[in-house]
Amino acid sequence: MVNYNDIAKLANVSPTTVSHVINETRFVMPETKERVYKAMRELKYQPNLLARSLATGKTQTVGLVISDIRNPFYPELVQGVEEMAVKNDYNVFLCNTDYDIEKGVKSISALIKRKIDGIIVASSQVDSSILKQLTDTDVNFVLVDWCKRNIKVDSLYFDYKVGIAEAVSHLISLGHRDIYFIGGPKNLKTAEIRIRNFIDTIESYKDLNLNYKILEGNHKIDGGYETAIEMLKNKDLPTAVICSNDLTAIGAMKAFQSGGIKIPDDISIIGLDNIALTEIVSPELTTIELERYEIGKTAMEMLLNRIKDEKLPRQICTFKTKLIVRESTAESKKN
Amino acid sequence: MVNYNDIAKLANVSPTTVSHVINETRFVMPETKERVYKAMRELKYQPNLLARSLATGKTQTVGLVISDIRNPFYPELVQGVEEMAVKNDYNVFLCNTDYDIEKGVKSISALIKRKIDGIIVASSQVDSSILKQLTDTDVNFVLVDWCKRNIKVDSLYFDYKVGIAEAVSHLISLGHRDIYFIGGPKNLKTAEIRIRNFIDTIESYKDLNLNYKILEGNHKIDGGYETAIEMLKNKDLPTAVICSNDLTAIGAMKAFQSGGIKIPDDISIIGLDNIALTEIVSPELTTIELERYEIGKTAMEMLLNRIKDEKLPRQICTFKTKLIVRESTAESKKN
DNA sequence: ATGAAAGCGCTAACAT
DNA sequence: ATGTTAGCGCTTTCAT
Repeated sequence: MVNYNDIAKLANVSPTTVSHVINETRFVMPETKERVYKAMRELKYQPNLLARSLATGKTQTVGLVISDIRNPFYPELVQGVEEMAVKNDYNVFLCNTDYDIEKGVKSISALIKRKIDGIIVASSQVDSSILKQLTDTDVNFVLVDWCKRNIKVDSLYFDYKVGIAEAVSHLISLGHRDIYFIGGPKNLKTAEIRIRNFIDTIESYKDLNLNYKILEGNHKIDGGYETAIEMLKNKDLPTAVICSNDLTAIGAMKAFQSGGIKIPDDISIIGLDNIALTEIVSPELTTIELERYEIGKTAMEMLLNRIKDEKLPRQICTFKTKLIVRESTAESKKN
Repeated sequence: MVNYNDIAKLANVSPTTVSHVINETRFVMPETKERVYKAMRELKYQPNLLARSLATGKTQTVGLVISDIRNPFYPELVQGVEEMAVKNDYNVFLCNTDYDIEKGVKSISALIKRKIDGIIVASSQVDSSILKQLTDTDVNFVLVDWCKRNIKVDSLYFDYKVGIAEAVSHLISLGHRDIYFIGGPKNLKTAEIRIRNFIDTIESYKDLNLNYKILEGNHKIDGGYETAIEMLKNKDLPTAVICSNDLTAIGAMKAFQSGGIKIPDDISIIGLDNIALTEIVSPELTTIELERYEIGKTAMEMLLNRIKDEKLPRQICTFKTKLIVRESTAESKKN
């Protein structure tokens, strides 16, 4: 492995000078500079970032903790983080928790030992043990779509409220008065929030006397499917259903269709996430958009700011969500 | 930052001993060991993997180069790599090339400077410049689904031939004699191979006098859609279409359906990749399965073997592909 | 305008 | 059974 000494000898300078020309960190005579460059070229020098990191205490590396890259929620977020990172000469360690807090703790601990400059936690399974681990080690970090807002850490949120309010208002304007909501898994904070927001919105229309119900799903297709089958069995059909995520909505849609129910003629359906799938199913799904690429990009930016200045006041960023009307919603027949 | 010296002082031993108890690399008296452990606990010691790496020349880190995590081909592969890596105490740097060779070269160069122990290249845009870069630096690497088989590097392939042959044979047994193939982007080697395999298979049935044609797609939904629209316009409709990937097939399906063509009654369609989507569209898509999770996992294993023993003879691993029959194929009406 | 030398935290050959 | 010491490749203070 060729190092500063080799270059220095060949260029007839000291290692110090080599360092300075490489980092442009103090004046060096143009001629000496050229000699150094020439030597580097001849030796095909490749800097050793490990050594540099050990000396400077900076690794130009961040960790990104997610639950499961196969979950269609993540790829765009990851892309956003990675692009912004590379643009700033950072590289990113990707860590899957597999929805397992234990694994999350281990990953974070590995990242810390690697002396990464910061961590983006977007695993949505962040609980107090992970939070404690992060704050205990005073590593830089930002939390994505984590729900306890009262905590004093850098964080980014989706404001589900707006999108859900738009969805409900859209349905109401179409004449719907019976609106059910299929929620996500019980232990998922973001799912809890979505339900909360739905209920709050519905209740704000108390003069309309809306009929609503919260049903259980699991944020996967099968969950939506089964819940809808159950509704069919019980003949308990509203005129519209809002789902906690798109997969649930797609599962429900399949179930209804298999039961001979026409969408949107007989029942309107709205999803949440706006994953690519929503434009592929038929009818195309009306859904609430989350800017996942944007939140990833911004999370990385936020982390960079934090790294640059640890004294920065705590940063918060909220992402509006908005309704995308497609084909799965229509006038209520009940009118 | 607490280091070996701090621990050593507190435990009344030398830093060497600290190192040896941490790495279990020579005998240390149980009592001294205990003193060291105690000191570590008291100081909340976190090893610095950077320093260790600099000293040992090993980073327990690998790089994974892909084109675009939003491409549904990748998430499962990435998952496979990551899981196997973590299981072996490695962490992985994820790098997107964004289908840009230039970017690929830069990423690889960054990885090398970080002294990663190896690289998995699965960007399918591997060209000679990248290959040269890899071999020039004698970094450990494996190539995933790269097509030039005559080259002497560790590599993993999908054997598209088998799956495509199954697809053709399936169609023939259903009475189809007019079979078109919608290919992928021109510059993509794996797309080229798929076309080649299709033609070879078709030609092997020369006694049947099959009618076939190769049309152009781009491996995205819109490409399949437009090609199919074109076919509709020209009234040039075969009884069956095989597509170079699932997205193309789904696009084509949409186009046909919008033109009043029933699938599979009027035309049979087969995709390739078996992405999750194929089970969601209706009719569910008959497709050729690629074990993407498996290839990712095995790629990491292969790389680990290479890292363990650089003298190992070159490794190759081929993954069978196989037809999954669903709802988008049926008897040809022409009979 | 350039160099010498100490140090980042760890490993490992060599002593004792 | 444990310690001394010289690196790993780089940065950076202090000299000159």
